[in-house]
Amino acid sequence: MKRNSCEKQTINRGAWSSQEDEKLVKYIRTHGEGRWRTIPKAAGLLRCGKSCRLRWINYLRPDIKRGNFTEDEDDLIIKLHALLGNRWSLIAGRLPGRTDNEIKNHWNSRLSRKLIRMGVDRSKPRWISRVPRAEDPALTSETCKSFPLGRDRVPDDGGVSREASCREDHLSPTSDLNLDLTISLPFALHGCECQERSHESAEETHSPTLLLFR
DNA sequence: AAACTATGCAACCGCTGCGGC
DNA sequence: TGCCGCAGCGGTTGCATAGTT
Repeated sequence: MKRNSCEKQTINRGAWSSQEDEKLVKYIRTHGEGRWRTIPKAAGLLRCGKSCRLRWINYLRPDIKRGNFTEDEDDLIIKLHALLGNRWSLIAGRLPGRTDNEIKNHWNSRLSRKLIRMGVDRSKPRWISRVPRAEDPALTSETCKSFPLGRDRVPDDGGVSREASCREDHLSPTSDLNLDLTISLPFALHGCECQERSHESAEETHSPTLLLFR
């Protein structure tokens, strides 16, 4: 069995105490995010870096919106999930103040049940027609492979890999609604130039550009 | 009131991609 | 070019609480 880096040290597990939260917040306010592996020691925490990162991102960050999801947020999550599949971090990127973990939990506990009740097949994300396709002359298979949506793994629930996504037949998840979700791929449109620009910002690098119109 | 079940959420686990060497 | 370590991601688990019988 692969050894987890967190096992190498004596660490606390389970729920965080308020003292631990306080230490982590204080440290990050002073030194900023990043270099998670070094943070526990530097902040005087008996936690692994992963745990610190998760606690900060999912709970302690000042810009996190707590409380119930609104109907609008539910709708948006459903649309985005139809479009992107289980790419929670991308979906979270379109919902200010919400974390990927929170959205994932919300989806698994409420929205999926809601869709089942409505008779919607929640396991079939679909790319809409303006996403470049592999057979499109303007889109090479190489471009498709490099589509920066994260990992290639095919989800067990029948979701699509990103390469498969490029070839998926397209049904607009929004066709029955007054909401147009469009993904444009900067480097698919601009070729190599965009690959070279990939270091400009994480947002540009890891998220397709989503244009929302109402 | 107790036992059981369902639900929501925080946290952990293991895999992957990327950058540095 | 391959290896290694790290950060990030999605899936899963475990626990607390609410609801039901």
